[in-house]
Amino acid sequence: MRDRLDVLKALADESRLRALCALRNGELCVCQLIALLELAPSTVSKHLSLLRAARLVDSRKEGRWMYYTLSQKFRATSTGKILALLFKDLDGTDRIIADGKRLKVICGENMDSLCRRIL
Amino acid sequence: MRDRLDVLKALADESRLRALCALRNGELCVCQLIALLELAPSTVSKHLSLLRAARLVDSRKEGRWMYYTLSQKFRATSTGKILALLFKDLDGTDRIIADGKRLKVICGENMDSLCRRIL
DNA sequence: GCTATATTTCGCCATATAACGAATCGACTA
DNA sequence: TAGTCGATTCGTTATATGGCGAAATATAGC
Repeated sequence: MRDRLDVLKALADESRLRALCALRNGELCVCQLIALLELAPSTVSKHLSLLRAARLVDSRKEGRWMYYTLSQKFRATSTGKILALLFKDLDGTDRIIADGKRLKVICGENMDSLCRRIL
Repeated sequence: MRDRLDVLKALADESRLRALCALRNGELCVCQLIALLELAPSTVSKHLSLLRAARLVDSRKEGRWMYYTLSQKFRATSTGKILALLFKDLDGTDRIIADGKRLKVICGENMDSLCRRIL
């Protein structure tokens, strides 16, 4: 029960839903998520650790950058199916559509200059 | 987005999940849910209005008693599918199994005497 | 109409959560 | 080695949430 609740609580926040949706297209660096969500670095970092604690994302360090991805472990589980349904549903919302467009721009930008600009 | 978040927030609480699971077998009176959850009447009532605000349950008044049911409207929607998956998952948890057993006893009891005992 | 009773609403308290900035950590680079 | 820079942790603050009891509401039965 506790672990299911952790997942549900992790999903019950707009910023974290936006981050998860953004990660559908592949891994993202923390600074890219900061740019997308327009929140303080510490806030975004906290959201991401919470998502990791719920085992929804994995992270990988490459040099100075930390990359987050959707966790693969839950793919086959009911959590995976629930997330797939949820994502499909959220895809139709204004916020996620807008995020998708902005994400394209953010990912097109050089990461060094992105960091310089936002941090 | 807002309505999806309302549903997810409604699901992110153990007492409300237990109430929803209990309602799978059919409608229940508030006093039966109070007996199951072992919380103050006002607390249970608040949880139920929150679930209704998220359109997850419907209510029907019969005399002094108020009956709650799982809402039928979302059955065909993605919310319905998500809930079906979630329920199937939760069915395996100790808490929900224990609740199922206790619910049998509670529903076997005469409602007047139940109310006299717990209120 | 009065009373009893099931439920809800209200007011309050304690805790949880989301946000920030400052300080810290860790890894590249000059 | 010192400095820089991305990310995290820590400490604080404001708000949200879950819990309760008391008061209000609504309905049945006398």
